[in-house]
Amino acid sequence: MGANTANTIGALGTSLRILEALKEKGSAGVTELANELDLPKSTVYSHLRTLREHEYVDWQDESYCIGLKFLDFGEHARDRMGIYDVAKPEVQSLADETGELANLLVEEHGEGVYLFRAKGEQAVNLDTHAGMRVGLHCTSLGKAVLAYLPEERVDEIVDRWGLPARTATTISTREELDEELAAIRERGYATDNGERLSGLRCVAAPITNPDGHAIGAVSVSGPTSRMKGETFRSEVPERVRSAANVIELNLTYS
Amino acid sequence: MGANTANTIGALGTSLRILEALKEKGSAGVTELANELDLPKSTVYSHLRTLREHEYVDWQDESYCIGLKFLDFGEHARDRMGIYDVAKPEVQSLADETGELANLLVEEHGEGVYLFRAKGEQAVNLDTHAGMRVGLHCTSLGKAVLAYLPEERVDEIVDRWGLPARTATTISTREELDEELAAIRERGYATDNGERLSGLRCVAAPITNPDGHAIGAVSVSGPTSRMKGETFRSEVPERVRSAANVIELNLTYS
DNA sequence: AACAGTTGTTCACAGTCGCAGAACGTGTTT
DNA sequence: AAACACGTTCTGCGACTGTGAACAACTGTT
Repeated sequence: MGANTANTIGALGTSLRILEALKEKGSAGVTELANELDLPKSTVYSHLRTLREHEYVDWQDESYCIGLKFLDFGEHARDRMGIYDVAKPEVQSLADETGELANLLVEEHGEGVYLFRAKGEQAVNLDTHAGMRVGLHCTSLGKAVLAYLPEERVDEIVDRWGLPARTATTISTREELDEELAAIRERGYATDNGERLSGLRCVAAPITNPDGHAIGAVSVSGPTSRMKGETFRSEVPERVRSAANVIELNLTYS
Repeated sequence: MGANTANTIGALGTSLRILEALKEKGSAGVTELANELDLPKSTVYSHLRTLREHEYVDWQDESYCIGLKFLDFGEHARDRMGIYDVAKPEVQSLADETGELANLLVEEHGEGVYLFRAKGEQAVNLDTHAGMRVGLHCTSLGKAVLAYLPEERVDEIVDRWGLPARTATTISTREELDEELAAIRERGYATDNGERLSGLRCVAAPITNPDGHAIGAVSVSGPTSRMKGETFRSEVPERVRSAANVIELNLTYS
């Protein structure tokens, strides 16, 4: 089927497609997945059966769902990132001190991946969760990363992922993006003024390696009603940048 | 090769073996994994290449490692469990109030799976992490679950997993186990008195569904020096049981 | 500098095993 | 009771996976 490049395991590709569809749906049956993926029922069944036998998926309440074995893999992948251990307490402090929602994101394969989030006393409820992947151009965290990536890398990423508009105000042309990134470099931090969710403002600072290239970013998000004036213009940005700085230092000297 | 039961995808089984080995090692090369798993280099390579093309594994610092895509799957699996959302704040309170380490564990396929842990002010550092799987017979959390499982289910689990001795004091015969489980049922909570780690004591209470069958457990762990006397004999047990109770109530009426 | 030892990667072959579609058993709906 | 849905089983063909040997690139040794 898949006329892919050579030396690849087609069956594994099918398995992964099935798993991804199953994750999207939360839980689903054989027929449902077969229709969705345009595969024969028996094919989907074989894969699900194998996955179930290896206990990577469960059969509960008359439908299949993702098993907890993936949790172990996920946590391993996260712990492997040196940045997680170092940044976690800083992000927690950020949340505690501002009372808002604080996030840690890293770049992988040109996408942003949320690694950790901490909620302050009055934090808003957002749909972000650890492991979630987002386009780098449509959050303050992602823009902070892009601003401190080599230009050829930004080219690659935009080539691959494009600049899909999530909302009416998402940056969607390369010119806009370049302007924004230049502004971020000047300021030293990125903002999101209702671009992702109207009424929500975010402030993000990049975490760079000794070469000056971004590997991730930290942010604070809160409602426009609280994120305004001095708070939004200097207090929070300073606090976020200082957190990023501490993380950078701990990363290089440890 | 794998003379398994019918209708299963052998290639997928191989992929999963490779992924598991890769997770164990943290990061590894083709040859290393091939030797470990007793597979031809080229086979391991094909699978890793496919996984890398789909971006489920990364190639970093001259070796392969598990990618962050698994984090998304893991979190999805965890969020799917109703118990996680409900229990998380309770476990956090448990940690905050006792100052020790608090854990949430559920049973899956006869093993215990840690779902969440929260550290109090003076919490000890343990090797437990979310997603980690442990034998049910060798922790207080697991024993609390076993004590409130139908006897035929306990038979199944012991048949499948046995009672491997992790330390000198691990319960390793069925008689010992039955005695211990009876004692737990009488008390309403389980303890671990240095069985897993000498100098460490744990108190765990089961979380049961309306039928009275355990679906998981919560615990508090701390050093023997602090977990003694009234604290160990009644204060902590009471607090842990009450947390379990709140979780049960929130699970059934929501 | 040539060599023996790694490593990850490529290649071509052959036998197997995954894919597909149709049939089955069961339960629910009409 | 018939029609339909579901998950599961069956069977055969042909593509694809698994294999072992060869390759290119490095490393360290002689």
